[in-house]
Formats: sequence, structure tokens, C-alpha cells
Amino acid sequence: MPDPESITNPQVQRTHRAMLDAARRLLSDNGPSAVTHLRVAEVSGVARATVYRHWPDRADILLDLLSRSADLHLTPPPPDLPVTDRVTALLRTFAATLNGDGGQILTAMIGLAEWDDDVFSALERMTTRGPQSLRNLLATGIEEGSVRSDTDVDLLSDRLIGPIYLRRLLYHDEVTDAYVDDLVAATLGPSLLG
Amino acid sequence: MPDPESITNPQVQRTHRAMLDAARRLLSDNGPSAVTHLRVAEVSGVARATVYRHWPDRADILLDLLSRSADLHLTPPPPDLPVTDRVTALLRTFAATLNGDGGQILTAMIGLAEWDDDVFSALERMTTRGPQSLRNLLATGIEEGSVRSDTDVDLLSDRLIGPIYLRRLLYHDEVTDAYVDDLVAATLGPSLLG
DNA sequence: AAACATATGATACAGTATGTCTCATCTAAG
DNA sequence: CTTAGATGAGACATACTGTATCATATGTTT
Repeated sequence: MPDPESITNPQVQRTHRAMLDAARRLLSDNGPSAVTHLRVAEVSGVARATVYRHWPDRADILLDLLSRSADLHLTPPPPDLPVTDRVTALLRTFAATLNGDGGQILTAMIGLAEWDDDVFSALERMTTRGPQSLRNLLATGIEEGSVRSDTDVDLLSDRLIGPIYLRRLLYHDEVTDAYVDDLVAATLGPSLLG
Repeated sequence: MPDPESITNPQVQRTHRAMLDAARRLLSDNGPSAVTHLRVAEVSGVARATVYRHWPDRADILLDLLSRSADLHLTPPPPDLPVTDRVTALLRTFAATLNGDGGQILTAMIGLAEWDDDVFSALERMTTRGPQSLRNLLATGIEEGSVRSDTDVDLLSDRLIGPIYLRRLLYHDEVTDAYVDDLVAATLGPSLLG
């Protein structure tokens, strides 16, 4: 059985990567229920026993896969722009990730996290890092005066991210840049009038 | 095999209901993957063959269960109140449903709809009725002048519902009345200043 | 009340999936 | 070269899946 944390053996790295790639494809094509030891073995070409050696429990495969993919790429943009523009840029990259593979992975995690605490922990790590950088950005805006000072930062973050999630996860609509622009304008715009 | 649409036979009604109750409990306790013919038969006390007679495919059980539960109770409140108060009342009942069983069922549907078109159709019916009554309410507000006329109704609906979904589905936090109140105040409040 | 139609229960059956084990072979590292 | 560890191939028992059969129970009709 290979060491789960620091894998130095290149043979182990190869098989592990091949199996994870297969699991990723299975998840993307057929959903979480398709990610089993048997099917991962079939798709990856690795022996079934080896899949069990790496992940004794079926949920471990998904958790490993999801933990590695749990990056929504909500990196803060360069600080030489107005806050509202930086917020827009941040949310655009976030929406782009949701439109791509991130949306499916997030969907899978939401469906599993309700009944699996480990998946929920991974989901929590995945969904707190992004909003945090957004909150920092909004806090900067409040200091600058470009965002209303009586606005709750946490709620404001929810109001910017919530509609984007809604559109992707429930409506299965692509989140366009125009949608993000309108959302930011409607949410942060009126503050300039106060 | 019983007629799926108009069941008049009381015997069929009994077994069908018993099996659906078992499926509901299994879904709530252990998630969609636990809703199988075998386990529904065990929990309900019905013979396994009978479960197959009612739903030949495993997904049909969930789809039947989800379609019946797909009511988010987004009923419009009495029209003798200001629009913003009616919006608040509407969203409060919506949040209450999400806090209860509706949240788990919706979570299950989101996780399945990504890879099952039939579930997505059911999800679509479930998530369009509610926003529609909200949109009608917001349109009334625009006519009255209590909501900014330059606001896109669809976007405004998303901005009110999105954060509520976000809080329940991703954060697993209870959506309190206070949260709804703050959300409505922040979203519709500034319009009064314009 | 009797006769008919249908749904259910119980069981059997083959096929497949799951989880564990063994051992020969292969790979990596000293 | 030698040794430790990982993999491949297969066996094995168990459980789950999907279908079929037939006796029994239930509902409907005359």
C-alpha cells in the first residue's frame, strides 16, 4: 500500500495518476455513482486489486479526486484598478471556472456533502477561500468609500456570488461576462448614489 | 403492472404509498444512492418483485419521489401589503421550505440533474414556478414605483433567490428570517433613494 | 355471492458487482 | 546484484441486480 501523502516512487505516481484521470473522466461523463473500483480499473487499465490498495473505500476515490480539484481559482486581480473593476474581474474568473469542469465537480460535491461529512469538509475548504478574497476586496472598497460603509461584507459577498451559483447549478445556464457585469453594476452601483 | 397515472385500486395505492414513504426516508437518511429496489422493499415490507413492477428502472423511483416533492411552496402572499413586504414574506416561506425537507430533496436533484435529463426536467419545473411568482411581484413593484424601473426583473429575481440557495446548499447554514430581511433591504432598499 | 381479473408474496435463477486473498512478476532503490 | 515494495492476474465467497414463475390475496364485476 502506497503512502498517501508523500509519494516518491515513480511507479506509484504513474498508477495513481492514471487512476485519478480515469476517475475524473468517469465523474465528468456519468456522475459520482460511476466512480467505482471496477470502472476505474477498467478505464485506467490498472488491476482492480490495485485500485483497492490505493483507496480501500469507494468514497475515498471521490474524496481524493474532489480534494485535488477543489480549486475555484478565485485569485485576486492586480490592485491597480478600481475596486468595482477588480470585483468584476474576480467574479468573471470564478464564473469561467464554474462554466468549465468546476461546475460539475461542485455539483457532485453538493450532492454528496449533504450525507457525507468528509465531502462537506472538502466542500467547505473549496467554498470559503474564494469568498474570503472577495470579502477582503470589498473591505478595501469600504475603506476607499467606493462601497457603502453600512453594508455587511458577508452579505454583500453572498449577494455577488449567490446569483452566479444559482444560474450555473440550478438553471444550467452559462454565466456570461455580461451577466457578471450586470450583477456587479446592480449590486454595487446604487451605493454611489447614497 | 399498475397504471402509473390514474390509480384507483386501493391495494395498489397502499403499496405504492408505502414504498414511496420508504424511499423518502432512505433519501433523507442516506442520500440518493440508498434508494434501491432492495432497500425500498426491506424498509417498506413490500416484496422486492413488487418494487420492480412499479418502477422497472432505479431512477424511476427517485424521479417519482422527487416529482411529488418538487413543490417549494413559493405561494404569493396577500396583496394588501407593500410590495417589499410581500417579497419578504414570499422569500421567508421559501427559505423555510429550504431549511426543511425541501433542502435535502433539492440537493439530491441538483446532484442528479447534471447527469440525468429527466431529473433536470423535474428540477426545472421545481425551480421555475417559484421565481415566476416572485417576478410577477417585482413587476408589480416596478409599476407602483416602489422598485427601480431600470432594474431587470430576471436579474433582480436571481439576486434575491441566489444568496438564499447559496447559504443553504453550499454553507449548510439555516436561512433565518433576519437574513432574508437584510437581503431584501440591501437589494430593494437603495432603489428608494434613486 | 360467485366468478373473474389483477396485484402481491415467495422463491428460484443467472448474471454481475463487491471485497479480500494469494502468488508470480515487475519496478525502484541501495 | 540484491532486496523491498508495488503491481497484475486470478481465485473465492458474498451480496446485489434483474427476470421469471406460481400460489395466494385483493379488488371488481356480474
